[in-house]
Amino acid sequence: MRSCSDFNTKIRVLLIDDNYNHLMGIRELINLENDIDVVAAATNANIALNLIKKYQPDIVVMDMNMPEKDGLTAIQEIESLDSNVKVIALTAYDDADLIFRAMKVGAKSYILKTMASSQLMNAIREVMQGKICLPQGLTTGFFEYFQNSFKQKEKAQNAAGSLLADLTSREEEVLDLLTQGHNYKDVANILFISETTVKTHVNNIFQKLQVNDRTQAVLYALNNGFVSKRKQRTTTVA
Amino acid sequence: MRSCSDFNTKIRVLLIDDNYNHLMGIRELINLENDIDVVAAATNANIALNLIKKYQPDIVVMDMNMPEKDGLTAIQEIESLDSNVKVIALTAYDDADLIFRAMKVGAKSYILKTMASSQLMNAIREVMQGKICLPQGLTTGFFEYFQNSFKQKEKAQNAAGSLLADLTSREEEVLDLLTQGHNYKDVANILFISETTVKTHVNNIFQKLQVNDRTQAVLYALNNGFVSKRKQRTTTVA
DNA sequence: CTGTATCTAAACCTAAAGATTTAGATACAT
DNA sequence: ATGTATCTAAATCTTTAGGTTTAGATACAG
Repeated sequence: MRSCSDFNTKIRVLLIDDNYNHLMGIRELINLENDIDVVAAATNANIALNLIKKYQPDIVVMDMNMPEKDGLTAIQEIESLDSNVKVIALTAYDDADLIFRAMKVGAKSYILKTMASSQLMNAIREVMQGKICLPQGLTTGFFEYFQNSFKQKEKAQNAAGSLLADLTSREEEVLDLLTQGHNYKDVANILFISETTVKTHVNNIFQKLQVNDRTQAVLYALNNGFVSKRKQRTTTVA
Repeated sequence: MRSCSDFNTKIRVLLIDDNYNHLMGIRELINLENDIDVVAAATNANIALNLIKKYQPDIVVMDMNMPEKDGLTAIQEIESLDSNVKVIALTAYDDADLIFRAMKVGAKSYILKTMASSQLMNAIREVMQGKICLPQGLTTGFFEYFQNSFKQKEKAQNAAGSLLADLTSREEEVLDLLTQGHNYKDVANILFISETTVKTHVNNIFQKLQVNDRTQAVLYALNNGFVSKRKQRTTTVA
């Protein structure tokens, strides 16, 4: 363990960029800072993985645009190393989808190559302190993508989910138990009703959902965001 | 439509807070700013919804902690109004889960009541420009929650998903068709094999996944991130 | 108070699903 | 060459699942 009180201690950074010139350029820039040190560099994610194990850097600055192994996969592999290395993604492209996916797999920051180098240095220092941050210019794009992904889900659910609205509360209970993998006998026992009653309910469900069998009904429910009344109550916590 | 070129145009804000004193306090603070105007205020989300329709404010500043209708539901309802109103969440609690859910349903910013009032004014101006932003102090919490939600999914899939690894490629094909709602006859026709062969495969699937019927097998597949080989190829795009 | 919706449940039947055994045809590795 | 895994498929049987009709008991609204 390194002592943080040691004033000689610099932030140990490992660089990954398939372009050797970029690699050297960034290295130069970082080494201008007197509190950050580039301890290793690689033009290839596979080599980098070994270097990470060897040098155990504080931070990995990774180019996302690499031919052999793409940055996203590389980040995932680094994260599954369960070392304490924190990855900062570096790329030329301001793509909300890429940003979203990089943050999703565990990146601690996302910096564009077109940004002032101070942005990167800033990010390195912030991330070193355990923070996760996006530059102001990228947050809106990220959140728009984030919110949109949920909106689309909702739309799909509302569009087709209208059939679910036709179910009575008892039918919802039955369908809920079916989505838990219970057969008719189980459902009858759980709801304290006869098996023939369950069949009646199930047949009504089939007609309302326009499906032919239990499995299709369960699939319809899952694909259209079915949540039974009972569950809704426990989920909707303020 | 208001003209944005009009230099008299102030940012029109609607306030919602169930606590009347807070409401008036925030109103005072905002009215100190000469580019922001509180056009309406309500202590109740339902009243607020009507006021929004009436006054069509640019921005809604909403307290998240309300007794009758909670803030999350209120935001959802405002968003489904498909007006251009932008909601800023305001709360006393620094809770990552709340922040995540507020942003998820469409909040454009999330400010703590404990923060300096300049933070709120700042957020109002940023959001007015179409930006989505979180104060620096909240981003780490948000992203930790965000990344964690994906990690948990993965863990659940890897832990229990091991049984899926035992399936042969043909069994995967059969299971894939079952998860699409096909019955045995369908599967037989699609794969150009006899129905008895399908039954053999299905029985092997049941044993390997330790389930008793088709529906349970499908549920197991869906709950454990089953993706058939064929689908994987089209999904894994760099 | 009467029609409508819902929940219940029976009888009856057909079709599909699930369990089990056996076995031929490949293919692949030791 | 021989064992192992996989895919195929049949026969046979039991158990669910699914379809249809009918009907009693509430409950609730017009």
